[in-house]
Amino acid sequence: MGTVRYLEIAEALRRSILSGEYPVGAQLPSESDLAARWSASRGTVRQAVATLAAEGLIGSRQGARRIVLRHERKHSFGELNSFAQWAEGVGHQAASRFLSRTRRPATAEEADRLALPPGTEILAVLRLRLLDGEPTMVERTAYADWVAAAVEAMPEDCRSVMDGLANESGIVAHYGEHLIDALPAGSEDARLLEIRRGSPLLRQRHVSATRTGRPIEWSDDRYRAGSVTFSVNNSAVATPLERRAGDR
Amino acid sequence: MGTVRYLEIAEALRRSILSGEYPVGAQLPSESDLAARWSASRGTVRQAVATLAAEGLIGSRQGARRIVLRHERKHSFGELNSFAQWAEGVGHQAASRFLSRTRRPATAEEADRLALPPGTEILAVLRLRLLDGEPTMVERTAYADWVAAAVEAMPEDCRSVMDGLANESGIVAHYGEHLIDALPAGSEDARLLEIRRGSPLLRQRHVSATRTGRPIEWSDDRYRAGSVTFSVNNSAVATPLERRAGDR
DNA sequence: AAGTGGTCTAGACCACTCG
DNA sequence: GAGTGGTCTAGACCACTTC
Repeated sequence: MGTVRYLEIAEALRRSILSGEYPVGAQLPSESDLAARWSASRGTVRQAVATLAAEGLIGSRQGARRIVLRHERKHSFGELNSFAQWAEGVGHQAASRFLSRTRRPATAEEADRLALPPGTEILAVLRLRLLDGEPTMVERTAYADWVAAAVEAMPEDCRSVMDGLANESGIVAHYGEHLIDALPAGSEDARLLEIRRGSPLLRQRHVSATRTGRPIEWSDDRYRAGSVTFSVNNSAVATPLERRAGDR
Repeated sequence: MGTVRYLEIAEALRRSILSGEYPVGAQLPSESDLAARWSASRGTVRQAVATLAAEGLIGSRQGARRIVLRHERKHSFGELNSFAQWAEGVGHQAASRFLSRTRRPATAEEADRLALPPGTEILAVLRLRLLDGEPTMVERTAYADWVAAAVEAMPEDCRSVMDGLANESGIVAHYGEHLIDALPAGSEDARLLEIRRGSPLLRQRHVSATRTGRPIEWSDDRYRAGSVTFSVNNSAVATPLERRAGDR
């Protein structure tokens, strides 16, 4: 198989943790134990446990055994960048309607966020997202000129633009930046979401970029209060080695 | 000096990137270049660049040079867990008032979040936070029984409980989990923040835990809409969110 | 004092990108 | 095909925890 040793070890450890073999607070075997058990070098074992540490599953202190911190799985990268992927991940049914798709010159902020020359023509999309049939989110996205045609070609009821771009054009989001705040619903928001003007909305503005850092889209997503909660985990544990995602 | 080689290299690279020597999109020197330049092994160089990748500053693909993705610094761990540290980091003046500190049995949710037996006595704190003199956030925190005494001992105008715990008792937060959503202001919220009932609030609920995973506090923080924006970076290469803190 | 994780070295082979 | 990053090995020394 095209196995990568340290991912294999990490996956086995992850399963052991999730299965309850190592409950929260339990100590993991030492690095040398694991190395011997897997006939791997200590470096490879360290890369495996670093993967789990980066996921927030385990913690460590110099001189003491590694400890299980939690059991839950973290959201994958895709789930933060794609409404459809997120909805699937939490077991809900996502639907969406394009309300408008028009080309127009970028505003100053859009040009800035998309790293385009001011006034470049972008594709502006207004979209209503439904969760289990309920109007849940209004999405206003500016797609960079170089992906506009691909997005325009997508069907009316397209589930996930980002999935479509990946499959049709090989354009994969690799990096995201998100700004999260709250604001009162404007009149268009209120009409589409079937709520009163001034009702609380949770807003997530985000830019997605390719692995070379080229911005793909800049989006302003507004969720009805109570429909969605963002979850973020952070840790002061150094994340010594990076981890690969199962992207694409 | 007590320098750690890979952090030294990472810091130098970070400065080079931030200073503009490597603009966004530029290629970094190869690993062997860096290893030679620093008289370090390739492994050490890889640890250094992995640190920057985890911060979202640089990206990589097998076979090609590493590339600069962005320039901004991310929020440190402390800044996401401590209002005071965050305010300082963005150059604002934070103040706070304890409105009440009372001991009472934990609710079911509090006991669950704090991993305490149901009904354990916790310290419930109601606090108003000011940013540059403006009422900005209402904080309702449940401190675990084993830190309650230390928190009660803090002065009325204490700037940062987490800083205080670290300095006085050696209790350091090491891991955080955050739930972010929006909701309308209740009557107490409205009165304290000097806004109308039903106005949008940005809510951040979070639990902070020690490095062994022992929960310290469970908090419900409500920000006036418009006063605060949360920023999250994620990448398919590095861990979603996170960097090392300059934590003691 | 023994055990454990944190750091570092000096090699090696492979998969991938790029000119 | 040369260069580059991804993975892996087999050692080493140190700082820290634990007993």
